[in-house]
Amino acid sequence: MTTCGVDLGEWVMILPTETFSNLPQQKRQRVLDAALDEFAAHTFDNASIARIVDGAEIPRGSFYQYFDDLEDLYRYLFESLGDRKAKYLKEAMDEEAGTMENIRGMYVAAVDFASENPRMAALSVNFMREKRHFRSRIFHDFKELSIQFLRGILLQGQQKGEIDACVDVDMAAFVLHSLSISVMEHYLESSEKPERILDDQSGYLQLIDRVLYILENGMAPRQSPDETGQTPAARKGEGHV
Amino acid sequence: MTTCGVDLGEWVMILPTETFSNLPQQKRQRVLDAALDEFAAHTFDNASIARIVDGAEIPRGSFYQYFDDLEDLYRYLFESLGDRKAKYLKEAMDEEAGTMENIRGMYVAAVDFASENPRMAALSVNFMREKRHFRSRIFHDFKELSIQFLRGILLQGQQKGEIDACVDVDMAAFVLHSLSISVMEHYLESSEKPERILDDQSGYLQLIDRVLYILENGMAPRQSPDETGQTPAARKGEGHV
Amino acid sequence: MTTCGVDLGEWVMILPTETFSNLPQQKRQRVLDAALDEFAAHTFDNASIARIVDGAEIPRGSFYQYFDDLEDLYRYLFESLGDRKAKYLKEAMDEEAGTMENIRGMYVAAVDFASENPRMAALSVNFMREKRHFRSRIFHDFKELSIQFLRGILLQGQQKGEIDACVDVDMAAFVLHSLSISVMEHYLESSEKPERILDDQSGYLQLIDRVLYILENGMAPRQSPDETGQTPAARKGEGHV
Amino acid sequence: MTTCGVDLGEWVMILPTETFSNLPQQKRQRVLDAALDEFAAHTFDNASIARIVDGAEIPRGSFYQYFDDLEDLYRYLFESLGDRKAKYLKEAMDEEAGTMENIRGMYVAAVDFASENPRMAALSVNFMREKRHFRSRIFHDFKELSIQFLRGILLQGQQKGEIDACVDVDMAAFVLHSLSISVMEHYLESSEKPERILDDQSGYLQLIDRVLYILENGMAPRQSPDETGQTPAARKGEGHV
DNA sequence: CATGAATGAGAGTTCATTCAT
DNA sequence: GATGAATGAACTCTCATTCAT
Repeated sequence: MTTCGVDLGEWVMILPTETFSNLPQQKRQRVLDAALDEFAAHTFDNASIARIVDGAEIPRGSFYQYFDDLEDLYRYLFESLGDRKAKYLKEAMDEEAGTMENIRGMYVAAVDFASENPRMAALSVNFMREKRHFRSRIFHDFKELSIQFLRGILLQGQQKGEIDACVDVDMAAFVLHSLSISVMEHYLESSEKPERILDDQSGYLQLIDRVLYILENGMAPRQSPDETGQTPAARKGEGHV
Repeated sequence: MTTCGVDLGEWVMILPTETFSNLPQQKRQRVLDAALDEFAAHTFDNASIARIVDGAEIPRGSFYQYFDDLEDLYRYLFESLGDRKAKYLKEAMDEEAGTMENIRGMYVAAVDFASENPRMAALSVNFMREKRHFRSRIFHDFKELSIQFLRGILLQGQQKGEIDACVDVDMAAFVLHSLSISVMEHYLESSEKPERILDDQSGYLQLIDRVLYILENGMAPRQSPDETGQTPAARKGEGHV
Repeated sequence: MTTCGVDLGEWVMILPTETFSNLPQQKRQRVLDAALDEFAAHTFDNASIARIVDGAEIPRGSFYQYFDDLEDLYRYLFESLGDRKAKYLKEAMDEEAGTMENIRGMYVAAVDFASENPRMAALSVNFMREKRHFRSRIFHDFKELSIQFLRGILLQGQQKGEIDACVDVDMAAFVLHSLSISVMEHYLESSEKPERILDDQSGYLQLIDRVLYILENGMAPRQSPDETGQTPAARKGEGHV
Repeated sequence: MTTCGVDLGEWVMILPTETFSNLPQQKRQRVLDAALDEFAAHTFDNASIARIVDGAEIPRGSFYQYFDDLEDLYRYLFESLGDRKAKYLKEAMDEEAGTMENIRGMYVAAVDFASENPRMAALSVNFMREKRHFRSRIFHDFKELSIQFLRGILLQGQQKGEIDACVDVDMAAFVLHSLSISVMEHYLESSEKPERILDDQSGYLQLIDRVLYILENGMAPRQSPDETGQTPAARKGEGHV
């Protein structure tokens, strides 16, 4: 879920050149398809314009009439990614549901999204692998945005008493974000052949539930909850250099 | 922590060519330094032999007398990484300490390692960004190994009653592994200028403690622990397709 | 003669890339000229793309837009060679002429061809110097094809009573093929400066006639033909291990 | 036979550097072995010093202390080739035998030599593939020498009445030389695996006999020998341009 | 605007030869 | 004399970008 900005207010809309907009739908799609193939398979630095124009079967020169450069095209795809992802997240969020239910909903939505748009999911995972500089150029503090969104949900949860008051919401948001990326990464890696993704999906619902069980209840024995709000480990480790 | 094989028995020692071994220490260091710079800054596919020989100030042809190819050099660096990391982990593990304390110790050791060997830490983070194929070529299921190691600790913890019996140890190991990578990634990214890393380190001990607090106690309110072993979210989500 | 497939039905047409086809005639010729120079002077393994692009005065990168690789270009030239050679052979063959006349016609055609296309002749001689593997990759059993063609002519000759029944046609075809290569090789070597080739041509007609006289009549004294169908040498040598 | 100078009077003895002569026999042999491997498999231009020093397991620098350059080594090997070949030829020549018998003896000796020294035979075949310039640098008109030797035998044959007076001895020598090369080439090519050569050798005796039968008796029908000393083909072709 | 050829910088790699120890 | 590291020229091939039609 977290791989796309949900708060579209901060999203700077990227428009392709007019030339590209005026392209017949079919041709435009061919270009976007080829680009998605490329960015799903390679990080930005390793992406090749040559392969894209070959895949899209457009002349080499046309590329530079449609886009200023490769980053331009990347931006455009990234925007589509955001749009599509937003729909999944909207459906996943339920005002009346509990906080953990909503979080679970978002994790599930992320896997749903990945199974139905495997290349876009791969793109979003690859995005996370980009260098910091590139990431912030493409989408200023995209990661931060995602974390902020989760943070909001968690804060609400604390107010509703559904999230323990001792939990550091910043950290929790960071944890939720990081794990959602890891889960999707694992999901994509475990499926060499994209067609099989759907079959394994139910397995992933279990995986999500087990991960969330840990996040919800912790790993410490339930019988003797520690009330201090500090881990025993932390206490012991206080003297660490 | 998790970025290096801890079970060194499975480690296949990589020796550089004799030519490289016989090099004067100073020159050898210059080469390794340049290579470390390169692999800390770029993934393997984006690394450039040209930059390395420039950085090391050796003739183009010498590179191929020292190493068969770039992967050869990468392997050699990766080995050094493993050796160094192992020391940190050995010191972090304490047989008599509690499970969570040991886990915390590993997280702390990872940040310690990163602060003292920032380029090696960057290399290990970049390693995780490599494609699956490359990763397993370099170190067969390195990720899996790391997870198995954590799994062992967690299983012991369950036997000692320090980890809740309801916790799925496989998932927990996956969660711990993923988060340790994320923490180190965050740590490295937050320091554009490596010198500052040490300053921020104390902040990172807090970060680790807060993350581990969540993992230990969960996010649900402590007063009303759910006894069913299943999250409310999961219960609600059972009907999901 | 024998250096080109005469049965053009088996010839697989090699087309250059469209890019190359669309080139202005003059430029295309410059490239082919430079390539022909190269392959006339060097075997395939020793040919250098660098020299070709220098000779053709095209940019380094253009070569790879015209051809996939050096072998691609070689194939293309080889095809032209076949086409041109075929014309000479067609003219040389005369249905109504005697077998030996036709064979002589082919030898003469080969020298004619070489004198008018010395670089192509050199290419075809160089082709015979290539390693077996390369030769069959370029033209599957080209040598065999040439020999089979000669064998056909000889068999017809035997049926017409123009070739002695005792002659082993397979051997004779092999002999004719080998000598035609040798003659052309000698012809090309004897002319360091191509301009002189035409001058020496009449000398070569004599040479051919003298060679064919031997092949036609043998070296044994005509007065006492051996009727046994076995050479005295062979008889004496029967005891050889 | 023809691949080596038999008249050793014209042979300019090539001595290796003293350094090489003083080498322990075993090491010297290793170098020559590796070089023979190389030149049997590659023409001079394609031979690689790197492979030779690797094969001989001598230091890179030593090569240049043993030989001025690669050509120096080639010369040395070529001399050994001549020495060995000479022995075979000496045994093959029989003062009292007939001319054709002696010629057959030489052909057989060549195949014998090739079967027992396949790498040297390959070297001698490769030598014939070298460019003219290189060949004459190594052994001034080696081909010519071989042809002259055959010419001498044929002249004697004519004097003894064993070779038809109409035969042009120069041409006949050329024909015999060329075919002996072709036969050995065919012999070496037909044996991918050198061990099998001996098995096929008897087949090659037949091949030689059949080739020599043609050369001895000609291809024209024996019943109606043409007495004019000119081929019908040549007569008809007189008008050729 | 569409097209696709032109271009040259730069990558990896090999190699013969020199040279210091 | 033996050794093996140093060196840089030369090679093939890729590619993003420009430009003329």
